[in-house]
Amino acid sequence: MRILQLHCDKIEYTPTEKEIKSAEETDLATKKFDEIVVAFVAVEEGDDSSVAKKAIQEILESMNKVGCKKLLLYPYAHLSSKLASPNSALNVLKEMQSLAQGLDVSRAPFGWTKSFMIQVKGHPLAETSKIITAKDEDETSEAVKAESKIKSFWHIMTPDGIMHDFKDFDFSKHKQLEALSKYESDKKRSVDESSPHVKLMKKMAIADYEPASDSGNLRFYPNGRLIKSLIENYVSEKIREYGGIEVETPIMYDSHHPSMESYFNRFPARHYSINAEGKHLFLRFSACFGQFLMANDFQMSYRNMPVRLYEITRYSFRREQSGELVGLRRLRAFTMPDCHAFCKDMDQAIEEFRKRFELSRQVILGLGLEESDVEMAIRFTEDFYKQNKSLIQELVKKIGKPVLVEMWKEKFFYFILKWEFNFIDNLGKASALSTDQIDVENGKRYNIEYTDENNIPQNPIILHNSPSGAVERIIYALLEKAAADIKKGKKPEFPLWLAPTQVRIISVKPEFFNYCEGLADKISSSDIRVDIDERNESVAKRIRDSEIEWIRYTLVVGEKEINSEKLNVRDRKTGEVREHVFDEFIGEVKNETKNKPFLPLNMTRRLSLRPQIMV
RNA sequence: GCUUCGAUAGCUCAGCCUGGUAGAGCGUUACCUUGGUAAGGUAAAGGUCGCGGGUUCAAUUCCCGCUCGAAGCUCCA
Repeated sequence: MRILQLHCDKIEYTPTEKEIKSAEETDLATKKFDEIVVAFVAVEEGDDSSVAKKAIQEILESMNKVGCKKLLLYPYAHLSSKLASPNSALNVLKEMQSLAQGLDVSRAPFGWTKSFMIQVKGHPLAETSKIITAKDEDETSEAVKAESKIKSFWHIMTPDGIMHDFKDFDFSKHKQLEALSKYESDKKRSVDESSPHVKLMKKMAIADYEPASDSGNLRFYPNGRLIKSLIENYVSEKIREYGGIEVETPIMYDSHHPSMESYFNRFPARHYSINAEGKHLFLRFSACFGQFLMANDFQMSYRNMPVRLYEITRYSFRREQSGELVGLRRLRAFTMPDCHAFCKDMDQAIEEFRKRFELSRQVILGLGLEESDVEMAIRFTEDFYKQNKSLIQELVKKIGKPVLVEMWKEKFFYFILKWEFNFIDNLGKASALSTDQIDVENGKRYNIEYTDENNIPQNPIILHNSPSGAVERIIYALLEKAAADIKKGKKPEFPLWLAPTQVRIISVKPEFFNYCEGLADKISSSDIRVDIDERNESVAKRIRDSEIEWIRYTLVVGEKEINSEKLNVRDRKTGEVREHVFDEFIGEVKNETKNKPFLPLNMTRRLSLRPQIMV
């Protein structure tokens, strides 16, 4: 809504002719007013009661200031180019009129061409203009709002199964756990240091911010896409081995769909919303909805349970607070494997829960993280703990080091048990990777049913597992580990199976290029990513570049190699230069990458033909 | 989201305090060099100093707003 507001000595207007069919009925007499505030109003698309209310409020405030009690609302279309329809505009104007109680309010007829004469006072507040828009609805979910009211009790559980009071626990040998617990966290960190992985994600041409999108929606360069694909493939493979069945579900949902509204209010995340064709859609924050709605349509018997549905969600969206976003650690759009197991009862759920705990551990280690890189937190309701103490002790024992425990007096979310593995980075920041939850609510909420042994329909217990956590976050963790190595004076590296280039060939002279091409063909036929640096640079310079790109193996090809048919292999990891016969070398690379997925080089093979993406 | 800080060439940064429209290194391009395990040489191109407004004769420089980013708070995959 746009308003031009004038404090007048006098105004008079005369309706001359109807401008639109739906013009209000009115008499054609001239109306005169003295000592009055005139508000010329253009009602715009989307203006509603809240706008009417706000507008009147603002008008009242300014009228108080100038000490005037008479108001004339004057429909004036020319203030805006995106007008509301005449019907809704008239309604809004009428609403404004009725809202302006305690004033002497008049309203000029709507839909008429009018002639008018006006005399405006000369004081500074006599002429003002206002633009009023509907304020953003507060769509924060109830769960987000309620989160701050949760009562939790914090403990540390040691591998012997003993719960220690949080305050009394000696963290001196468990600095990472301390960081996770935020207990006396070191507040004097070097302030100027920014998250090291952000620099590396750019330098290694993995990902970058995209200012033209929303914050937290990143672009992934060829290296980043390749690494993401490899991680996605690896996790998917592991989940398939465990018994997960891959599905695909939509990324947006109608927030007024009956099963959505309540779930929405039980999930503690802010969401993106999209209005299209009168529907109010929101972007998923996980695969939960999609898989629940799908399971709802399945016919299931107790014999089928557990049913395990899996999706790699590209993307899941969470509209995190802008100040929380950092590089690949915290995003608004991220890729997350999400695997739900629908179980017939608590016994089965717990059995399944154990399997997924092992799966998650295996996946984290397979991705190149170590047990010492992650700290576990486990959260549960007091009731669940009383009934399942031994399960929790068993999990902590497997981890073999103290674990952070949060106990809720009563069930707060839809789950009664949840654990995560948290990665602690160079700045002492903790981020959750793998997680699993026991959900006792959504089976009912989504009316997911299976038929039990007695032919009675039952709602399953649902487990929500992400064995790796967000894929981007895995890359973040690997980069942070690399940054830690740099700090320690060690060479940073990727696990070989994730390296964008695994082998680089450098030809000493241009004449050898054809030979190099043949060699590269041979190597890549064994599923190894190999490229060729044939740029017009010195060998030393090209070796240096290979080092800077963290390339594990560099093969220098000159007369000697061509004549001897032996490979000259520079191994960046050990720093030595070795001679290998071809098969021996291939064997070494394949051995280092065994049981891991492979994808071909995601770049032009010849360096001289490549665009340069980062320094 | 809030508080504090920042944005200058593709990248990393200097200049700004004390206003008079810019510099380096790397990278890019061209030429020379035909190389043996972490930087061969010469030259050139490349900037509406994040965007918008204000102050001023004059703004990259001072002030305000916005956008994007960083740290902290809070939170999570």
